[in-house]
Amino acid sequence: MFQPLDPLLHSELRLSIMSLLISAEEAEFPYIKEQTGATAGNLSVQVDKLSAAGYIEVEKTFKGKRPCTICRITPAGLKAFEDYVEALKSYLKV
Amino acid sequence: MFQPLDPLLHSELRLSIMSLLISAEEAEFPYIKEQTGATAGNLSVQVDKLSAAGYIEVEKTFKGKRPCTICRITPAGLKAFEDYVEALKSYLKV
DNA sequence: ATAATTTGGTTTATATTATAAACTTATTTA
DNA sequence: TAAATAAGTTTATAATATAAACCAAATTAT
Repeated sequence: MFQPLDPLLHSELRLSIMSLLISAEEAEFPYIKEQTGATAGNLSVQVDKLSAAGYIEVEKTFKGKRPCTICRITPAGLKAFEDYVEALKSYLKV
Repeated sequence: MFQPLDPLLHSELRLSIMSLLISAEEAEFPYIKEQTGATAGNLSVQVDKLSAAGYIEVEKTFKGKRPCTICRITPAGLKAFEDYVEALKSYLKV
């Protein structure tokens, strides 16, 4: 009847992050923060969760002298997102 | 950028309930329980929340001698559901 | 007849999750 | 060189989901 919704993606902020990364293929932490309106703390936690699940990869580098955290979606993340969208349809179709 | 997701609807079980009621216009508690696979306790709590928000109406009646709880979606609930679906699109469109 | 089971739930306790506040370290700017 | 800003992380708290425990009435079994 209803397909289960991946709890990792069924979260407003994490879904926003994934959505951004699908469009952008690469995004810096401050950019994601600005686009989502999240606090840095919340964003940091959610980025960690997505990264721990292998849905995104996080590269810690430098931009000049300042630290710079770059996020990218992984193939597993893309697949999970697509599956999530499919699952959602089982709830939305009338 | 991203439209906020009504937290009342952004819940797997509550979304299932709403989805069922949109298709059915009326459903009994045990039927919803069976269709969603939820425990009675969980379902009872979530039905209360939807009812408190005015998204569904709950009629407590009898079927023969046994109690019977009937749920129906309200116009406000239908509107909220439609808004939720609209909001979701801002995350899903690539 | 009465004990056990089932039905149809509700209440309450617990586990999980989301979120922000507080903190850290380094870098600019005043 | 002191204050402010940038870029995060860690930790504490608030909110939420979920199931376990419970209750009352009806049905079935002994």
